[in-house]
This record gives sequence, C-alpha cells and structure tokens, in this order.
Amino acid sequence: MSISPAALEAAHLIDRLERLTRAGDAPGGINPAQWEALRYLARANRFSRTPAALADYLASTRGTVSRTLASLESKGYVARMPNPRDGRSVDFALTAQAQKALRRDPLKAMAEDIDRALRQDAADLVDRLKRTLGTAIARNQGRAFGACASCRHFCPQAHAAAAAPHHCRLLDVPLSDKDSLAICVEQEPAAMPPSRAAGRAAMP
Amino acid sequence: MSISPAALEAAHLIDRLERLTRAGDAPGGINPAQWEALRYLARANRFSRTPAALADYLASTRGTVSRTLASLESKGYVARMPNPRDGRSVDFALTAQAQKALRRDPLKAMAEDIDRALRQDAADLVDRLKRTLGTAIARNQGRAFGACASCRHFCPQAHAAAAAPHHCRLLDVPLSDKDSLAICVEQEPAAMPPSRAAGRAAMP
DNA sequence: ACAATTGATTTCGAGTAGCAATTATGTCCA
DNA sequence: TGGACATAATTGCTACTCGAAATCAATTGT
Repeated sequence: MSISPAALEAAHLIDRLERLTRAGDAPGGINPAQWEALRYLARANRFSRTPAALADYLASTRGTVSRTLASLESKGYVARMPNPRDGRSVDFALTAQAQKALRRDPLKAMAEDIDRALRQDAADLVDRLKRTLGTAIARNQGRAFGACASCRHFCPQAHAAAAAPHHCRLLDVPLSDKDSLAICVEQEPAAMPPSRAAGRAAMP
Repeated sequence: MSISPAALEAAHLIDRLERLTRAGDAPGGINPAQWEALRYLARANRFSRTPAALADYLASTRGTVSRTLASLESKGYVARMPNPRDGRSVDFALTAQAQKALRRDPLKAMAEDIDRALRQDAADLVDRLKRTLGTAIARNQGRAFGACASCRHFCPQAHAAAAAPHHCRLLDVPLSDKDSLAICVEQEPAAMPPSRAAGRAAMP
C-alpha cells in the first residue's frame, strides 16, 4: 500500500520536465492546451477527429475542448466540417498553417534533451513510460488511443491488392497502411478483453 | 540535427502522463499550479520560500506566482511572514492544513502507476529522467534547485557535535541534517562551474 | 546621496477549466 | 409511429492561469 521513494521521485521529475517544456514554448500564439489539440489531430484517424474524442484523449470536458477548438479555428489552425455519418458530430482537420506550426512543436525541445542526455538509452525510457502510461490509463478508466494496427477490430490484408488493404471490423471500413498507424478513439488493445460491451460497462 | 523517433515518442509519453495526472486530481479546491507551489514549499529550505524563488523553479513569472500564492493564502494553505533580512522579500510557509492536503497529493497516483508498472525498474527510470532534466535545465538557463548537500557552497560537518553540524559558505549559516536535504534557490551542483558570478552572467 | 537593481504586487486581456443548461440529432422500444 | 432516452456540441457562469507592463518599496553599488 506504500509508494516507493523512487516512484515518487520519478513522478516528480516527470512533472517538472513537462513544466519546463510547457513554460519554454515558442511564440505563435499557441497555448499548451492548443498544442495538445494540434498534436492529437495530427495523429488521429478520420473517425477520431471530433471534440468528444479529443475531450476523452485529454481527460478534459467537451465544453473546454469546444472552446479550445473554436480558438484554434479563429486563428486559422483548424477547419471544421460536418460529419457525414452523424449530423450531431463535427470533424476537424489541420490546416496547412497548423502543419507548418507543428514543425516547431515545443515538444521537440524535450525530445532533443532526451537525445542529448540519453543517446540510445531513449528506447529504454520509452518502454518504461509506455508501461506506466498503460497503467495510468487503466486507473483512469480511459481509452487507450492506440494505433489501429494494434486493435482487436483490425483485420490486416483483408482486401488483397487494394489501395486500402486492411479492414476495421467495428466500423466496417477499409483502411490504408497509413490509416493503420493513426490513433483511434475506438481502439482497444488486441490482447484480452472479451467484448466491447463488457469493456464499456466496466466504466461507470 | 535530427531528433530520434524514440526521443519524440518519449516526450509524447511524458506529456500525456502528466496530462492524465493533472486531469485526475482530487477535490479540495487545489488547482495544478497551486499543487506545484505546495510541493515546492514542502521541499524548499528556509532561504528559498519566496515568490521569486518559486517563479524561477516553475519557470514562470513573479506576477503569476504572486497570484497563486495569494489564492493559496486565502484558502488557508500557506501563511506569509516578513523576511527579517530583506524588507522587500516575503517568506511563505505551509500550514497544517497544507501538510494534510499533501498527504493526498495527486502526484502519488502517478507514483503508484509507476510502482505497479515497473516494480524495481523505477530506479532506472529515475536515473534517465534525472539526466534528461539536467539537460533541460541547462538549455533553459535555469537553476538546478538541487539539495544543499550537493551544492558547491555546502561544507559538511563544519561544526562538530552541534544540532546543525553542516555549513553553507555562500549564506554563511549553519545547516541541520534535514536542511541539507532540502532544495535551495542558490544551489549549484558541486562539480565543474568555475564561479557563481560566471554562472549568473550566462543568463541574459 | 543617488541611480540602478531587485522583490512583490496589481491591472489587463486572452485563455483554460469544470459544471450546468440548452439545442439538435440519433436510437430504441413499446 | 411516437415518445423516451441518449449523445454531440455549444454557451453562460465563475474561478483561475499566464504573460506583459506598470507601480511601489527596499536594497545595493559607486
């Protein structure tokens, strides 16, 4: 039931590292929360670029991300379009201006520090952080937001010789190679969980 | 000049981990920035509990931390007292209420995740994060905020058999065992730096 | 003694954040 | 077919963060 001093120290360091990165962010009128939204949109597949998905990803509320996206839209970083399959929903996409801004993502400064400090040990750090994040997400009863390719609904090479050879059994759509590397709201790790309904029911 | 994919991924994971911890914070009316201030005050020595030091630590501005501390004061978490050595300066201290609140620090949830996910590998994670943070601080031209015991002005066992056996050569004051583990604004790693003046001159 | 520096605070504007209420769809079932 | 209910997004409200610039007081260097 007690927490190890090393783990507490590690949590402290993660907090501090993130703090320094956030503080040292570049000009351009993009706030930390807005950067997180841009990063998400850059990695999310076409079924996941909605305010609701982003709110889940950030463990925030829909009201908050609605404002964040409105702010990004007014600055020209994202564009909004109606969702063809659900009239209530809205899809967002990055503009060229956002693609350009992401090339100066302040997170890259932290990545540089990691490279400088650890050289090839970085892979080891990634492994440990991944395991920790998995645990944290489970505790938060959140969604994993992993890549399609590691999802239990992913069916590789379902359509031979097509431009989109893979397939999602949940949404029943074909997926390209690029799609299969994007993150998805609906993604569920391929391993154990018995059914989607059971997984959802477990989070009241 | 290019950033390794592993480092970028690690930066991403650190960002996300911190985000989830921040979002899942407990009730009690303490916001993330306020938690950071409480954590700092809990670890800082008696020469470092001022708004200016906290602003440096958080890589924020004095105006911002002034507001944060005022907010904490109005909620009864910190108490303010004049600094005897400098009439401009103000010292802050945690109240009993804050000590109690810190026992429910949301950061402990992340520490638990680390323990659960990594077991004894946590020490390894700490090592990698420490090296990275050192690099990040150097890049930001910030102060290290390390413990007295690892400072170049620290003189261990200067006063034999006293309650405060150690000594700080910079401030010319005796230090207890407990003091020597606290973090300090003035701390400078014991290793290489030639002089304090030179270190300061390096920050425009 | 006086100018420059430093510590703290305040004001201002933009934005984040959570909660609750609202509107517009979509879904399910009797 | 309706009606009840669930869901997506947004907005009003309030509290707070954050940075920049201005102000005031105390200290330091020359």
